[in-house]
Amino acid sequence: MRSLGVSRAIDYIHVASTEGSAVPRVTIRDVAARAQVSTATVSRALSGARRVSPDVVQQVRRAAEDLGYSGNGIASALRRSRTDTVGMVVPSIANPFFTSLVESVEHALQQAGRQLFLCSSRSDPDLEAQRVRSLVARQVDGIVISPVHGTDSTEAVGWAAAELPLVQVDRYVRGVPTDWVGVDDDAGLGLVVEHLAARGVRSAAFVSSQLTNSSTELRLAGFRRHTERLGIAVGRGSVLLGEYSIDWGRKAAAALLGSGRLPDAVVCADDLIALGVLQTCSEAGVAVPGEVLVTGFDDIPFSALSAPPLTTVRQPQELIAAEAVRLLQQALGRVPGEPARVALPPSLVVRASTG
Amino acid sequence: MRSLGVSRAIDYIHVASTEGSAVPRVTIRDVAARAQVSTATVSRALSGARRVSPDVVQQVRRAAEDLGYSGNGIASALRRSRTDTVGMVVPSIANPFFTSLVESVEHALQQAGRQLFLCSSRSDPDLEAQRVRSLVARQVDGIVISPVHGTDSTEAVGWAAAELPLVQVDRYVRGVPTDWVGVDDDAGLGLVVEHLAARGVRSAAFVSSQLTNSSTELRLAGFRRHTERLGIAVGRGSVLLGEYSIDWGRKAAAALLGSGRLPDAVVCADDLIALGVLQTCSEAGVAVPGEVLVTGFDDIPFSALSAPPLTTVRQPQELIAAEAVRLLQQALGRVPGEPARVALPPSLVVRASTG
DNA sequence: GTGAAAGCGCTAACAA
DNA sequence: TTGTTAGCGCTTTCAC
Repeated sequence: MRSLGVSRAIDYIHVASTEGSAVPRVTIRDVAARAQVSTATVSRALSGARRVSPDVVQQVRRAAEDLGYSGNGIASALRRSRTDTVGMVVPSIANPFFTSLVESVEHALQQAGRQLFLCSSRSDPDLEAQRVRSLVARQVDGIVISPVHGTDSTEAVGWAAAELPLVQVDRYVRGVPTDWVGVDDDAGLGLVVEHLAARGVRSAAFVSSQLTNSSTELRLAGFRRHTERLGIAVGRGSVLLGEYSIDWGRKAAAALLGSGRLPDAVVCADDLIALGVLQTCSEAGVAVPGEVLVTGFDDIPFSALSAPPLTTVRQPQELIAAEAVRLLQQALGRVPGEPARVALPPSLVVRASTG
Repeated sequence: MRSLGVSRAIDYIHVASTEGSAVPRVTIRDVAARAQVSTATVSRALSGARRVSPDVVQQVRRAAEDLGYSGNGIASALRRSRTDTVGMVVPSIANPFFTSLVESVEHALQQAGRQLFLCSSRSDPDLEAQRVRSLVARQVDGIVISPVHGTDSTEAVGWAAAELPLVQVDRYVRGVPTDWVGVDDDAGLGLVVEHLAARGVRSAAFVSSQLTNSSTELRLAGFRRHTERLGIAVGRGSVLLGEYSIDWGRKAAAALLGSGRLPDAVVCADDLIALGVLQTCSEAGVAVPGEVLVTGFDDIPFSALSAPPLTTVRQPQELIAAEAVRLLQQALGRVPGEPARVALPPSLVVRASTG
């Protein structure tokens, strides 16, 4: 070996010149030439189709290894007209609920030998439509989507569903007959409200996002139905609609505190909002659960860490993900039947924020 | 219109039979035929190459619209040998730090007209290698990776870097001369330790993950260097290494509390660990910051919401992401120069956990 | 400014 | 079991 300095310099130049797309990649023809067989045989040997003799498989494997052949998935996809890839579009990847949904979906897909192409729509229907178009153009085999908006997302979802198998998760748009998997929102609010009633709550407020998507609508409807059923008062101005964020939770809580008439409980449509509410209460010196009870929805990991820890509704995301992937695979198979609508049962996680 | 029932049934069957890959997609030839031009002209008209007369562009656009043409990105990618897609591999998408890094990278890429293909390696070098191979096979134009392991990830990263432009973010592997962008870990620990010293801290413990990656190593080194420099004692058994998780933070705190010799401060290598430490302290009735000060690293959104809110080091993720994308674009351009190593300065966010 | 034709790298018929 | 051949849908010379 030369002196260290020179040697490293040479190494470096070598690596550098290998970068970029300047160097043509090794193709199946190179492998075929080296293994002295046809490209078809290489393809078969490498893809594991059994109609190749063991010797030849060995030969081909060696040749591929020697050459550092890694295949061209694009060419393969074009020829087979499938990408073994599923696209997923969620409103936000900053929201831990969607994060774990994504992780679960990715996991389920992996076991089915597929990859996930993840997009965030950033809660913007236009961006969402763009993402969906892009996924379709990229020939993903199917799409899993949690649509941003109950009506503004309809066009994109409908169009995509006509192009390829599509499953909606968590939220859904109306008027497009696709599969859907999510949680039973009404049941979730039933659990919360019953729990609060048992704690002696006589009045409650509801903090949620604008009624722009199905989950939000269903949760508000559930809140109204169950509070009425159990005789819990919901005063005027006690339903506050903003967005799914910590910040909105803070603002809404400030509004409630400022109004002077604090209800016995504040029911939040998701954990982020609830965490914001808790924070504002804490800053304002309002004791939780002493003066007011607070509940969330989703059971994100951080809801166990707040002060006080948050009582919330746990969504079975793993089940939701598994079911979504199952439905997608089924749709990828053949003739679709009736669209499935699967509402999975939630469970209540009681923590200190309700005493 | 027929009776509602029948009509809807027919609609439904229609939609159903459109699903799946049964119906052949409309191709550029269909558009060409309808617009009465050649496929070449359609391609040029739609891609916006100016060498097409306005009339023809109109014609083609109309035809494409009428037919619902959406192009085949796979075929295009094969022909152009570029996908306008960048792959990103992170150890976890459940960790909010990576989540916001991903969001920032996606945002920066979008502005550059590229899409992000996101993979999680789940902190598993084997899975990581698999993801990297898969991305290369899919012909992404470049890769942004935060490698799981300082040495176990070297092979995959080195191989990929030889195939295409690659930028490491946050963490890096040794021995592979690629671009890297991250935070200045030593400076971050300097900020923390100086702050603690100013608060009168005389002894400290450090809770981190195993020393399997660069960040972890650099943070521990920084902790040792700055505590020594400022005369803060680090007792035997005061450096606890596990993993980046809330759960490990809880266990480590329990160990520290159980040992009977609680230091003045517990410095954590990330916010998740710190949140776990806070939780255990709270459960054990140990006052923070009364009896012990606690600090984190990353400034994830939830670090402001814990009890007490967490003093931590803010990473400039947006800058990191922007710089990573800039470097990648540069590498995609042409001849790479020396690999860049960009350590961006962190800042200290002081909250109640340090008084 | 537009068309004809040649592939990108791979796989699936079809032959042998 | 293996090779030959014909494209997948698109873009891009190269002519005109």
